[in-house]
Amino acid sequence: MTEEGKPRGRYPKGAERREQIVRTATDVFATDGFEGTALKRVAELVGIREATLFHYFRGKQELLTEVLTERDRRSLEAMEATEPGLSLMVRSAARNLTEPGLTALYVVASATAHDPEHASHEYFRERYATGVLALRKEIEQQQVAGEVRTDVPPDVLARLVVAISDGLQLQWLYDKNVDYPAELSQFIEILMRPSG
Amino acid sequence: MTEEGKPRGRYPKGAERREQIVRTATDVFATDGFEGTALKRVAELVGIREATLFHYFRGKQELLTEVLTERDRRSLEAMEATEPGLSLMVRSAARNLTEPGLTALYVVASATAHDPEHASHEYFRERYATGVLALRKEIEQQQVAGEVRTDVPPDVLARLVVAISDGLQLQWLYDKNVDYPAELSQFIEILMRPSG
DNA sequence: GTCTATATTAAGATAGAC
DNA sequence: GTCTATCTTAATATAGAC
Repeated sequence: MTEEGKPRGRYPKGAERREQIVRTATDVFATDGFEGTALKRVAELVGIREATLFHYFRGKQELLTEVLTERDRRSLEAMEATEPGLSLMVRSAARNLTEPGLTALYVVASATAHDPEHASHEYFRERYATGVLALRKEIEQQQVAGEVRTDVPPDVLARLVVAISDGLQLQWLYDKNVDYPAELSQFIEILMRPSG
Repeated sequence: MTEEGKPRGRYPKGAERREQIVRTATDVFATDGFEGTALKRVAELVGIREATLFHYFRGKQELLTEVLTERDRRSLEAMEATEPGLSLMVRSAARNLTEPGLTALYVVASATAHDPEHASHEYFRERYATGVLALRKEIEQQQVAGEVRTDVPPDVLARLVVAISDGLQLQWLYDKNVDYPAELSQFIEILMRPSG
């Protein structure tokens, strides 16, 4: 029907704008929360109009997903890529305590995005699926090596580790005295050890 | 300006209205979610004006808190009051699977209410504090009786149980194949047992 | 240098909070 | 009813492909 030109992809300028918006949004979301953030303010801080921001992101939730994805990417980058997943979780926990705003953002988003209609639903579903799978494989190896108890299936242990991390994060939001990285570590180091 | 009558407490009719509103709101929240619920619809189903509803509850969040509180109360009633807290958590988990709407409502509320300004904040802060304390005492006794491992402090074990419950609930929302009561039970029955 | 996708904006519709 | 925030539309300016 209509003449469709070939897409050329993003111009360098546009790619940089995107990053700029995500970086700024990360700070504002972390400070003011999701609800508390007006995209107009984000646009102003970037130095563009609101409509320009909407050219890059279809909506607030899509921008949020981008913010969370970028955070994941940079977290993995900052830590050794070869580091085992279990110790990485403890280190991520420690890092989370230094970013209370972003941690709260993550907790709220992971809960609200349970609705399949939510823009971030796929992001979290996929994140849990791959995260648990990776941990399961690592735990399986450690079970074979005799470093982890074998009376609980590896996939159950993997889900428990993830559950404890999420659950303790939530408790920490209500009581900052909860030592969330230390208690997660205790589960991994003591409770997962073989009995003998 | 306005004539102020002396407070006479609630009339029986008012008390019933309140219960009626909470019961109806529970169903609508469970079906349509918090955001998706229009208080106007709740009022219509009860057969009152929206303004009348606002006479009983200052806002949507206050009504939500009431819904969650009532659910807690009835859960405790339905189960044996003398039942130990740990097995009660497993039974509550099983019950949650039969009420996915309310469970999702709880998960989202517990996350969003981390903000001290949120109307339900006090409810959840208190709920976690007393819940963990009660579990800690029970676990302490079981440690003395040699039924629970003693190489992890009782308060840490208590927080872990609560964290696992919350965390698995969240994973279950994303993947209904997760057997959340069974895995919670495995933690309590196997991982908390003494090594010998 | 022309062509057209991409970047940007002004103006406004819509919906919700107060 | 007023205000504010999200999102749309339509139109212009700019940048890269050929």
